[in-house]
Amino acid sequence: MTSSTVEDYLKCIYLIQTRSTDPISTGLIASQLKVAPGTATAMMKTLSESGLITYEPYRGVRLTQAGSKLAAHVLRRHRVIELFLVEVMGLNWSDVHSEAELLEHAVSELVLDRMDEMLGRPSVDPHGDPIPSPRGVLREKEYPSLISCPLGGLLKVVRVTDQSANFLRLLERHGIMPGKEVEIASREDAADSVIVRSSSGKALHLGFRPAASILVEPGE
Amino acid sequence: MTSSTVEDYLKCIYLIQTRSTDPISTGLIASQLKVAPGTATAMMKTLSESGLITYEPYRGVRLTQAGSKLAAHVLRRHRVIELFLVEVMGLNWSDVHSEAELLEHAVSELVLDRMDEMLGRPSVDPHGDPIPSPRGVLREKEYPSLISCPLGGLLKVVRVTDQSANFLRLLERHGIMPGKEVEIASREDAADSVIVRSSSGKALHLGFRPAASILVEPGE
DNA sequence: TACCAAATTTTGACATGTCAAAATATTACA
DNA sequence: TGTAATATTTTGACATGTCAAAATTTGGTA
Repeated sequence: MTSSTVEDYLKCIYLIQTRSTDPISTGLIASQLKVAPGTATAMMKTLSESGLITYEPYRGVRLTQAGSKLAAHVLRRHRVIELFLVEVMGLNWSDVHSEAELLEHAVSELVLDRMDEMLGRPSVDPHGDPIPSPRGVLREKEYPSLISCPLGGLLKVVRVTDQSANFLRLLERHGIMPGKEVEIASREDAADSVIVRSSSGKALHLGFRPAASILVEPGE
Repeated sequence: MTSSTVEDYLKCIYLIQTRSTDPISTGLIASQLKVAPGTATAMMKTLSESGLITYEPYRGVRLTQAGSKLAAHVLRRHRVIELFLVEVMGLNWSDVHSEAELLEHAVSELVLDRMDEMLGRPSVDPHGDPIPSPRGVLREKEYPSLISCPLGGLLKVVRVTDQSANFLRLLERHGIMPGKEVEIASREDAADSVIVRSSSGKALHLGFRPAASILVEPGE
């Protein structure tokens, strides 16, 4: 019914919508999906005619109920698959994003539910990203990042939002993954610099951009 | 590189080529894949230009080395996935063919090898179909079927070539699956009829067509 | 050997998704 | 408020895969 291309556009819009309620520009969608601007505009018309988004030319788009539900299901598939690949199949967390990108369009409801069952109906994926419920409801918890959290004391890593393989491999080498504890050794706004110490003792120097993608729970 | 459509055509030709060495007509391919005859012809030109088949108009097609290798890899993916779905995920053997039909185009080499490893480098899928090696070599063993095997004595089911879900469910209800033993209670050519008794004691009446799809190893 | 039926190929059309480049709208700023 | 820079949409083209229906080839048979 809905092509994998349509699913990709919906998922993209959904993810952007998660972080702000403003209408989303076609240019942003185009750059995220790495297609030409005109391509995104054309697809917006298609999605709009299918009732999956509302689209006001030059103003932007917004998912409808139907579009939102569909997108949530795609995202659910993606994240359950990621966790399955790590937990059941033993893949590295840095590899599973791109694998899931392919599989999310090919896995049936039956197989997905079986994965979900084998995983014990999990609520987060290997990166700490929340998994939408089977009904299509996503609960995003608000966490501070390494550039917004209070200094001093232990922090528990709960989520890493930058999914690029190289970055994840770097973090893993330093023992920085959801569930692990870290401490901020120094943070300097002017220098765009955060130095993190993981429980392995190693210090890791990060710029603000990557540091902002590491979400933590301040120690209790 | 090669689209999932191309993969489907190659796999189809490969499977037909497994059972005879004659050139394969475009009409047969079209009917197998449920596309219009002209569609198959168009694709034969494409495949031919890509060097995956040799194509003589009105005479038929044949896989090249390259095409054969590619097709074997697709079939390998299909059969490893089927076994994974049954052995690791607990799906019913009657459901996995259609699931694998989708997944075979989306599973990476990395994931496939991991499946293969988890399954202990298996040589046959849940239906007893042989799995091509990672190098793309397929070893088909010759087995008699319920309409060609000798009468009398126990027979071990080794393979079921009809993959339709309803038929497989029927067999399962009667305890007829690879590894199980059966006995031919009667076979009547004129009536197109075979009556099989499984170890559960139940008798199953089959026509010649379905009976021919059940391959057995005569008891030693 | 000529013709007919069946199979195959060709033709013209369409659907989906994509791009580059031209046209148009929006926004910011001078 | 007018204009320039930027973003968006439109246009025309292309690639892949598909169909229905017309044209062609093949092979058997009279």
